[in-house]
Amino acid sequence: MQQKKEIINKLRSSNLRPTKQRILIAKKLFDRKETFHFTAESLNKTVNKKMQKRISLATIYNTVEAFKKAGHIREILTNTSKSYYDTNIKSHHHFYDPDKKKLTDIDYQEVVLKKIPNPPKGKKIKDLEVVISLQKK
Amino acid sequence: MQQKKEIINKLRSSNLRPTKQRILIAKKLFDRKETFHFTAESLNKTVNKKMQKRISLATIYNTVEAFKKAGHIREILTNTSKSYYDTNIKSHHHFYDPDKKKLTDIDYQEVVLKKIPNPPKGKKIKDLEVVISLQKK
DNA sequence: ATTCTAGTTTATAATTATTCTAAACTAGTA
DNA sequence: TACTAGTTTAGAATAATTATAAACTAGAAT
Ligand SMILES: [Mn+2]
Ligand SMILES: [Mn+2]
Ligand SMILES: [Zn+2]
Ligand SMILES: [Zn+2]
Repeated sequence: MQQKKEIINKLRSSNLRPTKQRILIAKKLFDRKETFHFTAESLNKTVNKKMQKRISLATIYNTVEAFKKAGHIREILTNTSKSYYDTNIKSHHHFYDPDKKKLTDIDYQEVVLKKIPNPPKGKKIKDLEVVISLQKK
Repeated sequence: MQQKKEIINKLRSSNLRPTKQRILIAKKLFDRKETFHFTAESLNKTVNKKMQKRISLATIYNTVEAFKKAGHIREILTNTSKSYYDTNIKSHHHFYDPDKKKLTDIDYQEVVLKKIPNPPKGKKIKDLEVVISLQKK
């Protein structure tokens, strides 16, 4: 949960001008109790639901990309054609339900990794994601 | 490594008619020592390299989908816009190098999972994938 | 061998998600 | 108030994939 001032600070600290559009999008993303998962399409709907002035889809994409680069959201692996994002930027993992097309969080400590192979020379690990796909029982 | 008869049997046992195209594609995929990762695009190139008669891209896509449904290949999670497939169908995990756009196998036993949350009611686990993204050191 | 037909291949069009373009707009500073 | 770099926007372009429907063929039946 974040108030307008905090949101503006968050934008400023990432070298993003606090425009009307970014503030509105940031509110929808960050001014709430629980983190959640979204796509560009779902965010576009959320943001433009019964709004007098709409935000263009290009701006939705631009802003999602900017927030991702700034580390305010992260992209989640799925096998779907569209990109999924997460307002939970703490390291954690996911169930993916292909029927509902929904991600669910799994706490980081639920997954323990034994030794993993060394990354190739000159490379280090940026990120480790576990995705558990579900199916009907 | 599989010979032509084995390949035909593999196709037949999956209710796939052993057509010229499927046999040729199956040879490229399965008649080799090591498993490998590919995309529709890379497979299309491989299959149609200096070939007198080409196989259409539609058939590449159709066949990849058919082989996936039959369980002869599996799709791997990545954050790229194109789908990646694996001729290694044993349970295992991956490094992903976004610079080279290359997947590398990690043996299944390199990753150990502590208790994981129960899947939602009516759902069971279809698959668990670990993807480790790399970056320049 | 010839005929038949369901399954398959193919060229091409359509779709979908995303990115690009470049003109209009605006936040923030001078 | 004027300026400008950054931002937004509508719409075009791109890229991967899927759909369409006509031509072809594997394999069974005759
Ligand atoms: Mn994805
Ligand atoms: Mn993918
Ligand atoms: Zn999450
Ligand atoms: Zn693999």
